[in-house]
Amino acid sequence: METEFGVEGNDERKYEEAGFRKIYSSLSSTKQLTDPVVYKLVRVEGDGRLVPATDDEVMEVKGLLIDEKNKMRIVTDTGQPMGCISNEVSSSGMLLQLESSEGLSQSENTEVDPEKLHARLEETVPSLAPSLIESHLHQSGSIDKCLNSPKKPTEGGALTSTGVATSKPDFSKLKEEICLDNLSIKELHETFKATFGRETTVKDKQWLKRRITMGLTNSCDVSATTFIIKDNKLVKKGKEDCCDNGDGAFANDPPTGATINGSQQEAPITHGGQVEDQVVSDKRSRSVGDNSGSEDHHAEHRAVKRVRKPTKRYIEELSEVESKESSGKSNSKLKCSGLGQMSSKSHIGSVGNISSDGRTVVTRTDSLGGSGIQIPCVSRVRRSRPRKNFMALLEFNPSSMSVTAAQLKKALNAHNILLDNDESEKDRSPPAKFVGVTDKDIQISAIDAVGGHHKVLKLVDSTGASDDNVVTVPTSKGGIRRKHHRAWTLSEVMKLVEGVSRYGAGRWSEIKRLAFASYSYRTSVDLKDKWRNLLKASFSQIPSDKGINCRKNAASVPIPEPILLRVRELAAMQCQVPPSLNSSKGGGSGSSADSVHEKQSGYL
DNA sequence: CTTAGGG
DNA sequence: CCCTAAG
Repeated sequence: METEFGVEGNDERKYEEAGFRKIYSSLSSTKQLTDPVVYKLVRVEGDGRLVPATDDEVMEVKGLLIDEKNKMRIVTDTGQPMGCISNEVSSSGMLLQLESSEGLSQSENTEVDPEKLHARLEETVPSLAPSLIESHLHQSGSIDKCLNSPKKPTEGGALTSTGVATSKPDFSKLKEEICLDNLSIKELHETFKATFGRETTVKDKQWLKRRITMGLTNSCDVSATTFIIKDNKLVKKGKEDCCDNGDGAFANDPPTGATINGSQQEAPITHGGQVEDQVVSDKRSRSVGDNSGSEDHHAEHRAVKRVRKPTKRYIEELSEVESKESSGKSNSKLKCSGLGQMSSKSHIGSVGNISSDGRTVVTRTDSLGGSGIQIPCVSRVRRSRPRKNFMALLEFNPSSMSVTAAQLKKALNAHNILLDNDESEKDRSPPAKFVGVTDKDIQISAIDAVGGHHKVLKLVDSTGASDDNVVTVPTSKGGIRRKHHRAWTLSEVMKLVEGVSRYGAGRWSEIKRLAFASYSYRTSVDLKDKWRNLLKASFSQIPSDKGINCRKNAASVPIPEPILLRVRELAAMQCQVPPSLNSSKGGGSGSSADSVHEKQSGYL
């Protein structure tokens, strides 16, 4: 069957999330240079094998793409049995869509403000463009003109190649090369802390760098798939296997998104090279992510893992679930947290709070390391109001309602469980058929590592969100108050900024829902407050330091200059510039650009 | 319930 | 962060 897929960065992700991958079908021998690139859809087995997708599966993946177009509605369960594979081979012709998109072209024609354009590229391309492309594809059926339409050499080039020729410090740079290579362990630790908001004791530079990169890029499979370790250096390889980028709506790596298509095909199939295939499959098979940087990170390099007893920390984190808005239309995802780092002593004590915290302990069985271990599962009770749609959930998936994870697991057993890293987004259509318990109340993680057909287990990068032992303290008025402030991590800030740029300052609930769904804490008010602070910060220390690049004096996790710059810019765009010193940058960036997708200037 | 602002 | 007033 011939199927046309819009091939774009976002789509890649979807495939991955759904446990598929598209590979370059070099086998179609008759291929001409002029032919559209043909891809084959394959399903990724738990052990890394690639199995040709069945027609049904192709259809389903296609459905995912369409879904995206419909502005990510939540698909809960389509009851699709991925477990069984038929031998049918269906190759789907996929058309390679280069970086040009309708949206972009338009903006190029009308307004060419390099700065704006650049900024917009970062947000617009990943999320907006794909839908345009897709709809285009699906509607017209012919995409010749898309393919052939020449790209503007100048703008296009600058835009798609990691911020070349851009004067303004850009995010991609920040994300990809914070000079990790040059940092000392100590500095790496600081960066780590800045990024994830927690300490680490890991001394492995490589690991630290990877972790940080993962955090900053919001992708969890960095080392295994997108990086090559060469001469002790991390070399970005393209986001081929990027299982997820944390921002959901904002896929924030346009630079690679456009160009990866050409190079990605080889990776999945044969690649004896530097790709750590073994590590990849290894990671995928293990149900437990190594997560937050525990001392056992070396396990990543072990071929054979020892069976570990779950630690308390692990149990707790395991039980964490992220949830979307309780508004119901949420897909649930499992959060798989691994052995947390035990370094921060502060959390250990909190275990004792379990009972007083309103938590309950249940147990579940997990095939950790092949031996069925009973693992207690903690379910937290939301401190705020009780859920409303509880019953709805019951009806929806009665079997998962049971509190015991064992049961839950049983219910889910036949389904695909897709583990997300917590930086993950919310609005993509749920690839996994996992349904059900998805709220802040009942937080259960089920890990399905049953041998055989388990799917793409993602290494969870619990960094950043795992310890939400929100210590609350009763106030005089009977209210409760968060005890210690959860430090905003860099990635959170970045998300916030992204969110503001996309939805505009003021749409806090939107931003919260779309970009921060993973974080049950961080209310929209929090976002707003943080933004307020960011504004303040960004406008206060303009002249001081310019070259913050390689955070040398990064004592207290300062916000990187690029971000501040961005904040400033956005503020200017949205007339949020503090009246005091707005003359500094009122000029270029102004009102022209906000007409595109930021037309709500009068929001104040 | 979501925003905006003040505390 | 919290609280509250306003839509």
